[in-house]
Amino acid sequence: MNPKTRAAVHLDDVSKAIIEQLQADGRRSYAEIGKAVGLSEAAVRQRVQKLTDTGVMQIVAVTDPMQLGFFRQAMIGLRCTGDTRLIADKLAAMPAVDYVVLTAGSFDIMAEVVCESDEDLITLLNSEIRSLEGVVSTETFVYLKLHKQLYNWGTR
Amino acid sequence: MNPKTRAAVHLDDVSKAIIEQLQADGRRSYAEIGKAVGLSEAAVRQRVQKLTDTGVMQIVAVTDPMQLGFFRQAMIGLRCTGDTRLIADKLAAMPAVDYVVLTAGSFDIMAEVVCESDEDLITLLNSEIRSLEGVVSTETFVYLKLHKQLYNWGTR
DNA sequence: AGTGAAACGACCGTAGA
DNA sequence: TCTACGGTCGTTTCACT
Repeated sequence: MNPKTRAAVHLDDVSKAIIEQLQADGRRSYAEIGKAVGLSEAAVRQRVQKLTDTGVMQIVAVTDPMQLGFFRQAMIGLRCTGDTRLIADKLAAMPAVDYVVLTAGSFDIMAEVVCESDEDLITLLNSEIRSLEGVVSTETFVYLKLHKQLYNWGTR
Repeated sequence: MNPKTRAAVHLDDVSKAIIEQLQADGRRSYAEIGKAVGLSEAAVRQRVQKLTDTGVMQIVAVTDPMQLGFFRQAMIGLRCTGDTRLIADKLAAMPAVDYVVLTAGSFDIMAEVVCESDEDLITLLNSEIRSLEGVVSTETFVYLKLHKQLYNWGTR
């Protein structure tokens, strides 16, 4: 809650191993994980519960945009005036925008968008994003190939 | 397999509803999902099986870098010469790099990195990324605040 | 934090519409 | 592709360490 929460949660090797198991398959049974990491089923469940309750980990379905007909993805860099948080809020409210981050550098905001077609992307850029109050200029980086995408931490 | 696989998988409302359930909680039981979407437990199981087998959806654990002590994230834009795929491969092999995409625009590659500290980021940039053969220049966008992050599709 | 045991519920294979 | 059903295995609760 507090933005000054700067302490990393300590994870022992067993918890890391549990997370690895669930990164491979989020539906793997606690009993099976227990066998793999050398813990009873109940102990695994308690650890998973704690990890999810504290927000360290969550088990979710992730879907592939390509397979669902969203063939055009792009990263958009925005240069802005005024409060970037207000602009970021408006971007985040757009369904085609799946990722928004405030940055330091020659862009103030970077946003990833997912569209069904090039036309959709053009419309999104012109009618929605570039027309936002406070957006000075944008630069678009159309995705040619997604090379690596990880949801994985803690195992390294 | 074929890069020309451009057909979107058709999902009916029931499958979309199932995915929504699993996006909320990847461990929700098939029986419970069945109640919510009006299908038998076995039918839900079959649909989930098919969705995961075909790669439309996967159920995985995702973890929070911040909570695990990776306080510094950044997007790095790279301008390159030569085959960008070779460079992307080398970036993808780095543990600190969690996202690599080949782009069209003023950057040829964009990579997201996750570090424990500013020093780690500096080292990564200088000793690993900027020294890669074929990397002409880089631009770093340090993350100030992650505003929105979705793994969600199909529900919109 | 961990184990173990018993009751309960989920999951899986198979059969049939 | 769905439902129905029975066997098996996973999950839950609780008492205990």
